[in-house]
Amino acid sequence: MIKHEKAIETLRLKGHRLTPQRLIVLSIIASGEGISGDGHMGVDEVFQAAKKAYPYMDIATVYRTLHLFKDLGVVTEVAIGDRLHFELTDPDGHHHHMVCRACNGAFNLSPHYLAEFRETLNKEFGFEPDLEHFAVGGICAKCQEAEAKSSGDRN
Amino acid sequence: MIKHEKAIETLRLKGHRLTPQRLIVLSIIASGEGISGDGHMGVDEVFQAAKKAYPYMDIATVYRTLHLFKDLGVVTEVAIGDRLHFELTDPDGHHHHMVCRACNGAFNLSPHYLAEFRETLNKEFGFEPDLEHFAVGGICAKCQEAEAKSSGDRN
DNA sequence: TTGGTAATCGCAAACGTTTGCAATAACTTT
DNA sequence: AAAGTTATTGCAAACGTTTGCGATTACCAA
Repeated sequence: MIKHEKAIETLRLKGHRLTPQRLIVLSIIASGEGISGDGHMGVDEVFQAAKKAYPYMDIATVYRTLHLFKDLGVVTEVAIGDRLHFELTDPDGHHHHMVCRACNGAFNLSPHYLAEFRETLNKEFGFEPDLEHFAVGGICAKCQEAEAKSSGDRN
Repeated sequence: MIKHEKAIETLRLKGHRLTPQRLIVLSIIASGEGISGDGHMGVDEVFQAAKKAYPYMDIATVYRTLHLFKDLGVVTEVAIGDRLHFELTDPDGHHHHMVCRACNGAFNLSPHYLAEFRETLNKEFGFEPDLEHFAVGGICAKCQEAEAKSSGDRN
């Protein structure tokens, strides 16, 4: 798996140390598809996997490592609901956003979501896309629910 | 100050109770300009002001109230850095976003920022706007710093 | 190969925010 | 005006995340 050698090179070039913890986290992010199977992983998912490889791994180290990777552009942070998820940065630099018209929440959207766009958006987020230019307007699961409730329930 | 009677009406119409706590929070958001003087307030700012009006006020109540107001569209949540801020929702529904080209961070941007655009963006966020269509590309303070560091320092 | 030095770690405590729960109080009904 | 119902509150504990700190370890130079 030479997939993330570029990332390791980036670490070295910027003068950061190649610790086992960092390599573990990197390989987990690079290889792991996570529970969702969509290429991104939640912090705790990464943490649990990392502990298997190295039992002393600390959650703080996972956070620090992921943030370092993010600052270096090695991974991309994706907000899923209000939890942080991470994935290897798309080399082409593509990214888009979903913006909920009801709550103004903005979510990063990585490229492979665009492929299976509508279906995955629906399944994963309950997000029904409007499909515009760059920022994708729409309405998120929570707001759909709230809207249905406020028109159906009392008044 | 009849400024937020519309908001109170919204509460009643949706069947929510008009508690003193909610009225206090609402009036603080409506009247208060906060430390920044830009119309939005941090949660703790609201909390401190609310405790002055009603000493038993709890921080959890402030959060619940602000989220209720947000769900009702009465206030708008604005991410400043990674802290939550709130302001009365713009009646015209205008909102924009800043997206950092380095870290992909997305921030809601309320309308009055557009007025004093460049200057306020710079002062408040250190955000240097590129000015595009809807989503405003640019680079945020943290990333500017990181960029300067990585081209100047080691490597 | 060894030793020095600063980055990084694990731990624990703190942060900001959310949630469960029993007590309270706003609203409705009478 | 009083009682009943149920949303809302204050409190406390939990959550996910960040930070301070002393101990460790990756890296560089000798």
